[in-house]
Amino acid sequence: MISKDRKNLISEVLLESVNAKKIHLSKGEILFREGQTSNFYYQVISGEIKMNNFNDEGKEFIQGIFTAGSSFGEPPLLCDLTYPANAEAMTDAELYTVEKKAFFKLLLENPEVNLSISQYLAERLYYKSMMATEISTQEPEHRILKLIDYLKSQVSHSTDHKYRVELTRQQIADLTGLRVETVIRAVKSLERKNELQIEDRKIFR
Amino acid sequence: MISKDRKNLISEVLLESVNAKKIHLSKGEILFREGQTSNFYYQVISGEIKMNNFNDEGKEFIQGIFTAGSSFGEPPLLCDLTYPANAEAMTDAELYTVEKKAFFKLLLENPEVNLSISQYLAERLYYKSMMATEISTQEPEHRILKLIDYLKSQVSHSTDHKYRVELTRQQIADLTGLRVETVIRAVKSLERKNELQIEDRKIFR
DNA sequence: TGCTATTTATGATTGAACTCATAAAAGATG
DNA sequence: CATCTTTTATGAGTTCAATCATAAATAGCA
Repeated sequence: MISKDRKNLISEVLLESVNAKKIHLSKGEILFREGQTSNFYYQVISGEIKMNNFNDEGKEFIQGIFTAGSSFGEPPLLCDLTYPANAEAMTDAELYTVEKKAFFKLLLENPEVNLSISQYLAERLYYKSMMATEISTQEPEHRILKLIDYLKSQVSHSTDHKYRVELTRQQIADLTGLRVETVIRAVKSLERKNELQIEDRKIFR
Repeated sequence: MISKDRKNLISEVLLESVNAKKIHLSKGEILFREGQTSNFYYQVISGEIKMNNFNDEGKEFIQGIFTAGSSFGEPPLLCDLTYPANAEAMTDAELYTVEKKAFFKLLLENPEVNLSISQYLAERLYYKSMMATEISTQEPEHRILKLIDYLKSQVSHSTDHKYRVELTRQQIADLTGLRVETVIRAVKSLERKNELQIEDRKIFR
């Protein structure tokens, strides 16, 4: 999932009330790594956090990019598993952190927060279902268009305006399981087919 | 996600109390299709339901297989989106169905149920994160082993017993985004490397 | 305003999984 | 138990994205 900036998943008031701490991450800093145990709820105040994996040959796969208002890394917290991916600050960032115990208490005492979390998990599941299908069955151009359309739908539900893709070709590659060169070539081909526009190297659709 | 039989996600008592209806599906029957709007919560009583997609060339991708006690298709219900995949009965099956409104009411009035749903969604997200990484970055043999190890971990947390894989080569292919022939060849190669055993055509690990 | 790093670009080659074809073995069914 | 279907198996050929190499354009920064 690539989150748009959103209304805080859990309100600041509520977070403060359970003694949430603010932490700062510098660009490039790793918050946690794949395999570690999970003890905190994290919610982004500012900046961008990406969750990613690397395969044996060092190829990156981006699970998601999380921005202001969004949380990440809850699945292992909720299920008592280890992290399935790393979390890295793509920019300087500020986060709220809540201890596991306090987080569960918060969920049980605030049904509407619990529901928001469920809905947010459902959104991410929806995105992953989509990408899994694409990656496993569709060709590069299709995958890229689907990703872009998803990103566009995140920003607005209307389809008639021009959406500017803020990802680099490399990031698109790491989100779709392709290689940079393939993305570059596919994007050019899609431009020729009038499926998207390239202006000033930026992709529009 | 390939669910093991589990404790009912929502208890029968609670389901009955919100006027859940039982329905029966025959093998091969389609409960809903990709793109349809979502109006019900479904929980399996008996049988097996798979959620899948087909690409333009007809290649199948299995999102998950759901058995007794598990629910499926909640993400679009929670997020007000259309179904990202089809649901088909792999065997004759019985399901509970709960109307959307009643389901939300149930969640808000029963914090522990709400938490269970969150945890269950988190589990599935975890599975999908894993498979997404595998499919996009790893080679066939690695993908297959990861899937098998996941299945095994679902059944038991100990690693020292022999686990029998109840999936056909075709199903493994549809879950990992590979082709049957590739799975057959990879499985044989893995047997030669002693990573798994084949007995009576069944895979053990 | 240089200098370095990143991003985009493009051609040539390769290799691994897909495709296609064919068949044996096992399972299901009347 | 004979027949039909499904599953597993295997070889040969093809294809398309990955790989490798190289470079231009832009952005970031001191």
